[in-house]
Amino acid sequence: MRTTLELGQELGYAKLSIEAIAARAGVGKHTVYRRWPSKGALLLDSLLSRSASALDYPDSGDLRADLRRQIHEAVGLLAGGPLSPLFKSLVGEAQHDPGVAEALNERFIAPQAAKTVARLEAARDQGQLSPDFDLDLAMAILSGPLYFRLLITGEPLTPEYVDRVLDALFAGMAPRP
Amino acid sequence: MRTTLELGQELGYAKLSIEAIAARAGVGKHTVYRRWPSKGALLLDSLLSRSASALDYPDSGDLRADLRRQIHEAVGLLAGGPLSPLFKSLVGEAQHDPGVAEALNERFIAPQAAKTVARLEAARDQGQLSPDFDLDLAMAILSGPLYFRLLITGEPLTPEYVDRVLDALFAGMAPRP
DNA sequence: CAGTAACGGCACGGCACGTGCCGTTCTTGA
DNA sequence: TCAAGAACGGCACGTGCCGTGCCGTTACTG
Repeated sequence: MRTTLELGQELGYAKLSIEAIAARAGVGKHTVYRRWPSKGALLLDSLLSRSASALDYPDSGDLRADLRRQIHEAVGLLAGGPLSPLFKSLVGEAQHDPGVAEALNERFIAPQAAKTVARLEAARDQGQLSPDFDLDLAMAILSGPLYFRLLITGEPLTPEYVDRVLDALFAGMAPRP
Repeated sequence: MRTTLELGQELGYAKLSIEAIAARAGVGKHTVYRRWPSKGALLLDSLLSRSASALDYPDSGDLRADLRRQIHEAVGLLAGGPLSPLFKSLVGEAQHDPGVAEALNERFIAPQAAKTVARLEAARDQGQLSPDFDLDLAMAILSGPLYFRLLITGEPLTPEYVDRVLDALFAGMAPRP
């Protein structure tokens, strides 16, 4: 997995081959194929091994600050750092490999979304949000524009932009008097 | 281009090869490579040739109805119909092919976004929206969750969901008294 | 300590890539 | 009207990676 990330950063996902990974890692191809069914699955595991710990939500009592902090961290890791192109390519691979799509969803997207919703839920129970607000939709409105920038328009995903989306979201989320 | 869409629907993008397209079209490979630098570029042209006309905005005076109508149509074409998997794969390909990414942006995403913003602008000038509302951000909040569903979570992109996003957006967009 | 599973290394057939070279057909401009 | 040249369909080639066999060796397990 370490070699996968190294070679992936050097060559880009398109030119990355299992053959080359195995060769550089000093490993037979069988040993790779025994564990991972595809290049995408291998990359998913490799990326998760680097980012799993960094994506937990804090709960300081201040919802907005917590969202900001967590999203800034996630964006810095997956949209700013050297792993960003590989992460983008992984999402790309998921578009035509159903196995990768399911694994990516199950092991990264869904848990991350669930954490966000859980944090929103906690805030709602504390009266920081309108009781009738659709939390799933709020999560999508928060995540959607960020992935839209990252994957579609390619515009830079800056902390400032994250804040703009947060502002817009909270403009409609505040508890009603 | 017709053969590309046909074969693409039959085989899926991953198994689609320029070799097979040329063979079925009764055409030399040179003839394909002379026009398109890559499989992705060919698919982009092929898809645009089928969908370019269908994605214009109406202006009936009612912003919300116009947005609904246009987005429902776009979603039906790109997320519901038989071309949906190919469109998703094209966005996927853009993640590791900068040429495809740029062309996709320039020839589809950006014009479409510009149309949405222009329609919002017209509505704002008519007093249907708060004058200080950030129209680019509104466009992203509208598009983002839809692409998020389509490309990331894979949940079905239904007209009902489109309406939910529209509802949420308009809750924060209405002109202030 | 014996049996076995996993290993690194190598070779193989298969496929699509992108690019040459053929001889033919179509277009264009004098 | 016709000649020059561009574009064409067809074919073949070398290349790279795929995924899978088969070696003999090493490492674990009971």
